Amino acid sequence: MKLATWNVNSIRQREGHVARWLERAQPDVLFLQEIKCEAPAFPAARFAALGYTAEVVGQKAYNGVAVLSRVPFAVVHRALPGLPAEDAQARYVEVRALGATLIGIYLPNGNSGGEAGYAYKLAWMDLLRARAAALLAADEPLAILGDFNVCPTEADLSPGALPATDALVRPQSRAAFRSLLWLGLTDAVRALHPGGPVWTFWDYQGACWPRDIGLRIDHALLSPTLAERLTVAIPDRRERGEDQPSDHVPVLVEID
DNA sequence: ATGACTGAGCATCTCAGA
Repeated sequence: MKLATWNVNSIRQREGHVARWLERAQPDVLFLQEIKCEAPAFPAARFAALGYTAEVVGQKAYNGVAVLSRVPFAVVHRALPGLPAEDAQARYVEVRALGATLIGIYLPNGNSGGEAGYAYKLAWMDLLRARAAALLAADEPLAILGDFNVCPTEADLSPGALPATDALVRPQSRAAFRSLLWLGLTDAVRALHPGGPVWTFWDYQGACWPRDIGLRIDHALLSPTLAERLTVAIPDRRERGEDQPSDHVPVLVEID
């Protein structure tokens, strides 16, 4: 099975990039983040023509996630279980496909809205941990893919790319990420690339791409039975060099 | 000294991203 995640920074700006990448990479399931539109504006027909069915959890202007699948799937949740019903931020989609539960997330950045904004990030991560724990307790094969907005360790950002106070690297963010790993989940990219930089994001500012100043914040976490069959886990750097790119690249995972 | 991101929206600035 081939699974992927990509923060596209507006699907309307990146429709052609995604269509081209689907044809080249041929994932079974692709999770998208920051689509930045509501469902009616999502270019579903373009992807349907390539054999992909879309489920869109949209929101005007900000956030927004979707899943594109060329295999049959059932939608299980369109919001993170445990969040209050009045929370309208579109950041979560959970489906069942290929004999597993597959979750796509756009985890809150946590740098806006002051300490309340950061507390929201941590609360969201704790609910994600609870959801993953429940699925693992039921022996459900599980993959969580998306933009986690966390650099798990100091090896996951270029030196000096972010201040120590940034929400992506604060100790509590990293502790919450580790608590996901402690459930028994495997960080797929790190498992296959234990040393050195494996960036998934390069800021538009400051010539970060030509200088290769990046972050690793887009991740795929796998439950044990999926992790033991992992063969490929790699960000596709080529996409960052295309015209009008997203600031994130797709991350592709293959499981035998 | 020079030049310094991108996208959306009740838009020509503000917010958010990371």
